Amino acid sequence: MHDIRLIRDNPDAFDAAMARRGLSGVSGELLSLDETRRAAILAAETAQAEANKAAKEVGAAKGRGDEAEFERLRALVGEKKSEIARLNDEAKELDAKLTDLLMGLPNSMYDDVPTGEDEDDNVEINRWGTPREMDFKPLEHYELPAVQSGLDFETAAKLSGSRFMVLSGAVARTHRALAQFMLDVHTEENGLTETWTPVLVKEEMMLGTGQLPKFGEDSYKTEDGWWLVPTAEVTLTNIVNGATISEDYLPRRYVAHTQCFRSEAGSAGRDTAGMLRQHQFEKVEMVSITKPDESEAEHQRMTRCAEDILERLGLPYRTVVLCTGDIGFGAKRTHDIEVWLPGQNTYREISSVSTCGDFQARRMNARFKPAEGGKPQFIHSLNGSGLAVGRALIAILENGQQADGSVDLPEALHPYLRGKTRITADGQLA
RNA sequence: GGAGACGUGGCCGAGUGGUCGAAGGCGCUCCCCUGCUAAGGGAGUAGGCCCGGAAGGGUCUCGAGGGUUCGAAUCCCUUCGUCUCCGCCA
Repeated sequence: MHDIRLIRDNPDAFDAAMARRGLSGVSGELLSLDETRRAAILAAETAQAEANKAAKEVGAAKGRGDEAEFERLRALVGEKKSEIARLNDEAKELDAKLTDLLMGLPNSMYDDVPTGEDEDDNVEINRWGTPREMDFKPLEHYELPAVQSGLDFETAAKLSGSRFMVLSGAVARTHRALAQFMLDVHTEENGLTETWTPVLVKEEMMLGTGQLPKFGEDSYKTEDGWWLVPTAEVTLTNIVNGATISEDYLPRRYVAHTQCFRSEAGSAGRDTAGMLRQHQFEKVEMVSITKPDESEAEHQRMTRCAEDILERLGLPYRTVVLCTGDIGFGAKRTHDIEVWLPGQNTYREISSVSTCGDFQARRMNARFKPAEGGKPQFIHSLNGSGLAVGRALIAILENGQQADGSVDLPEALHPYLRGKTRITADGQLA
């Protein structure tokens, strides 16, 4: 959420920032609403002050036995009451209206975010590894002989419908091993704190991280009013919701392995084959809470944490900075890491690492108290996949595929498979 | 699910209708005194919003929301959370 006072002080800069998001002349409506809102607050508070003053004098009048004055003041306060209620409602309504408007506006982006229309305009900043030469036509993951018995979309469709999967045997085991591996690297080597969180959250939390109010269609809501998290970013970031934390508690670095749920409302027909895009999937998610002056370094650090996983798995990837047309609602800058998928002969997103500045902090009212004293300030928040587990599975399957239909698994994973190194063409760990 | 208790400032804890944004203690900051296996004295010490150039002022907040009242931390209702006992359960 944006600070209305900053908009007030510099509407041109704000409009320019929103223009990069494809929105024009936003400040006008905000500022006129803000003006009437402040006038309403002033009126309500003035009336309240008068009533408070009289109410205080009531006691004094009674004390000195001045019945006439006592009755006069009593009546005065009584009269003020409805006026105050009306003015208060007015002020509250205007305030809520302004907040609603602000909550619906995307974050401003850093100046270095490249201008562009869509993913074609993203800018590559890093590339690692060389796709393996294969002297046969690489298959997509769901076509591999090795997964035919362990990746079952028919049963999943019976149980739940399309965009669900049932994993079994070697595939399920490898999927689990991947998540364990990622968690271990992040906790033992990258200094993140392992965290286990709910996947059902209150609406307030979805507002805090920015999934709501605009993108309710993308997530699922239970009849009890809970939302199923589309990513553990929601729970991990909202750990500091409403909190004022001491500076020496920062930075906080969390990692969690959770189920994620997405309706994929806007992606009908896209990636329907295989397990690339599912309603329910697993992700190892990283979240950092930092002081404002540390979030830039943290963005680089977090990106490296995600890249590190791919390098340890020997998976070729490239890292891009999302352009203005492709970046998400809450981000000031986003790095997408795309892993090489030989079956598709292209790089596909496997991680998205975003820095949000104080955008989420304002929505959550998450602050820290500076060690040297002074007013609490908003924290900065960052989030990134480290990595999407299902997509990592796809990547190791496709990159490890052999001419005979088997799959060689990355060395880093072997300890998590009790020494097994490959999936045979008939779907057995060996 | 049933019964009961409780939710006050960074922490502990007092406070059952006005003089309470809130005693006292702890912690922290500053000052003074003293002088060395330390202690004593004093002052200060929540946040949001609004007005203001500032100084300062106003307003709201005692889990949250509503109500009663001229006036609510205190009374009533709803709700959330915590704890204890019982039940159930992975």
